[in-house]
Amino acid sequence: MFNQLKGLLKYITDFDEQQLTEITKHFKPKSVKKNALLLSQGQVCTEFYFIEKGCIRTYFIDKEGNEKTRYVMCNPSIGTALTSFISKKPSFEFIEALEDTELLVISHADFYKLNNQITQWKVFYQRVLEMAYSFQNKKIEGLVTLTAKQRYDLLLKENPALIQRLSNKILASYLDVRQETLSRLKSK
Amino acid sequence: MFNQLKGLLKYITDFDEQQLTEITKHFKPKSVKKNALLLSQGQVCTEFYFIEKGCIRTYFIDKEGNEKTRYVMCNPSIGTALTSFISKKPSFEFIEALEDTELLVISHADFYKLNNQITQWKVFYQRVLEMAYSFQNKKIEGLVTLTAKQRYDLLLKENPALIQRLSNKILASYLDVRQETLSRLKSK
DNA sequence: AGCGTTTTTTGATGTAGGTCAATGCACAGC
DNA sequence: GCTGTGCATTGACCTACATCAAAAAACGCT
Repeated sequence: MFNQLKGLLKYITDFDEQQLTEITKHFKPKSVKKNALLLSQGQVCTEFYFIEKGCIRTYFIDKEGNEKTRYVMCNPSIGTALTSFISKKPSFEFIEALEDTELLVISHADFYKLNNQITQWKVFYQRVLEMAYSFQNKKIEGLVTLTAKQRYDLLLKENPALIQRLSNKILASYLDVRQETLSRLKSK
Repeated sequence: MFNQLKGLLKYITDFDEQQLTEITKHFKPKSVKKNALLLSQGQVCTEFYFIEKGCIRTYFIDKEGNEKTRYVMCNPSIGTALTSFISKKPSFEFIEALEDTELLVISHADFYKLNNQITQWKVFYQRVLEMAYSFQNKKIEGLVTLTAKQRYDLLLKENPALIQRLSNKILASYLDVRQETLSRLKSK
């Protein structure tokens, strides 16, 4: 049951089998239907997710009412609304299932408990933060240097599966263009 | 000599006096003149900085030859070209002194050595990563939800000193507008 | 299968901010 | 103090993308 998760953990940091068993003990299964919210704006994010099957996103809604997708996680991967999870403050972001999704969940409390129980877990968390940082950095680079078309083409090159998997509406909000514009970009 | 640095470290993570002494031992002073580069694109970033006096920035140059400023650090603060520092890969970013600047420098090797020597250092590094992540996140939010004017007004509200301290050229590249546009925004 | 809702596409129009160009200004070097 | 080089300002024009609107297609529910 925890094999996928163990594989991903091992890929990120070299835990031994005993550590993996200890760690995965804290993960509980959870199922969510498509469009269900795992977190609403204003709630404190107290869960960290492994996506076994399916797909979730984090997004927020700006003053004009437009959805802005920050991050999409498809199986197998890990993540959460990191800003709120880190700060324990109410989240600006929503977390939403984009498909019927099977998750493994570790609570904030357990996550930080592991920080003390397993030395390597600190390293794991460092890696998670480093990856999150690098991702954001690349996103900023794209936003300030590329046109909408170039951002689309880049994603098409680097993650074509994502374009297939997401609706135009979600994809547009992820690329930070309007869906009308994305529709036009695609037909070029 | 290390008092400012110790103060900042203590503010971020609660080290005791003995730990602070042990940590600051690894920091070496360094002076740079205005406009000098601490890191060029293509070099691996192997230093982490505390700014005692002065001001530095990280920036990159896009395909059109435009400078894009990612982050500005004024005394007292800490930072580096984090992506390269983390990955040990050649940096996409430059680090440049915006004024004559006094630094305290810890090497990448010593930085990671402290990870093993002082348990609390891992927590410190986590905090640094968390802060860096949150900062990037806020930057993205600004880029995708605010107009140029709104971004300028926000900075004026949250960090007016920075606007005074930076040239229009640097400020423009930090806000991701052309300097002509910034000039017009300021006169409104 | 059929109907309402949501998503996608297409067209016409608007606009924030970029681009190009010219002028004025400030300060670093001699 | 003068001079050159880069910085700031202003104006005219342009373009990528947003906005608004309406039709067409796809999806989900009973």
